[in-house]
Amino acid sequence: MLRTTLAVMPDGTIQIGEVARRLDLSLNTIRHWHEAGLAPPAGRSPGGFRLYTVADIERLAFIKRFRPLGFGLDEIREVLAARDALATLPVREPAALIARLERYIEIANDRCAAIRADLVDAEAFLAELRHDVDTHQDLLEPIA
Amino acid sequence: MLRTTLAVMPDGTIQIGEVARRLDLSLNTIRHWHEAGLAPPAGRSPGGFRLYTVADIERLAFIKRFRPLGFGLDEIREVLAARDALATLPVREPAALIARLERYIEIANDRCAAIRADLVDAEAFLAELRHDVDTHQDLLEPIA
DNA sequence: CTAACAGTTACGGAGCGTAAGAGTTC
DNA sequence: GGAACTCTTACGCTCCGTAACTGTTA
Repeated sequence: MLRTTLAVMPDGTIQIGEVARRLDLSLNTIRHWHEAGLAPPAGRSPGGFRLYTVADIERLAFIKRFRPLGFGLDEIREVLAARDALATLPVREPAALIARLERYIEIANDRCAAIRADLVDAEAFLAELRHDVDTHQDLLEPIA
Repeated sequence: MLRTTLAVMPDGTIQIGEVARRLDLSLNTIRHWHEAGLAPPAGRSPGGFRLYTVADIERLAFIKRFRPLGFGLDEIREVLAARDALATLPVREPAALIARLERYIEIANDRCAAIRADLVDAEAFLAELRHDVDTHQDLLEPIA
């Protein structure tokens, strides 16, 4: 039973493939978020492999959870930046930071509401469709 | 009180702009759905203006309600085709058509579930975020 | 006649997917 | 040493948004 690959490196970091498996993200997505400046890996192997720490993974998970609300990557970057700055308080304008974050939270709330509305509508719609299809179904098998 | 433009044409058809207003869609989107073969207008004016009937508008509304479930335009086209065929029964293989539609409905159901899961998760996430922000908020205004 | 409207290219852009070819690591 | 993993271009794709410039029509 020889393990050909180690999931976790001796120094505790993780390669991109393992990150992809754990978070259920594609390699491309992870690389893309790196290139876009959203989630750079903590380091690189001597040969250039991206190496991710727990904090990095958490960051990726953050993005993954935020995305379904329909935010663009640049907006998410701003949210992350604000969150980062908040984590390293004290800072110059903490109130401004908090205000920014709260604005984003409000926007996110609105998106949630909008998505929920679409969803409810779509579900009603599906019910209608199902009804129509069932009606035709009945026509195929006249009274038993 | 002179109306410069008529919302509804003498023959009962409607121009693209009015359609856009009624369905809250952009002109580009409507044109795009036309070019993509999803929702062609019933006719054109002598000068080339797209003219939409009630049936056309219904079709556009159908697409609009279906889209939030994350279907591509080509998938929607198939659904529409199946629905069209169903509406013009009798036909060669009605059972096959119904099966197709039911498959799509199942897929749509799964999408609904997935979207709902994402949404619930995102909302929980937002609550966490709000909590964090509030915590920092408190730190700014020490005991009153 | 002249505002409004509409039409048609054409290019842009976000967010990855998908090879292709070469290097790295266990 | 070799299987598995990763790297970096680079181009493709979907679904429209945005001009830009021209024609139509109420």
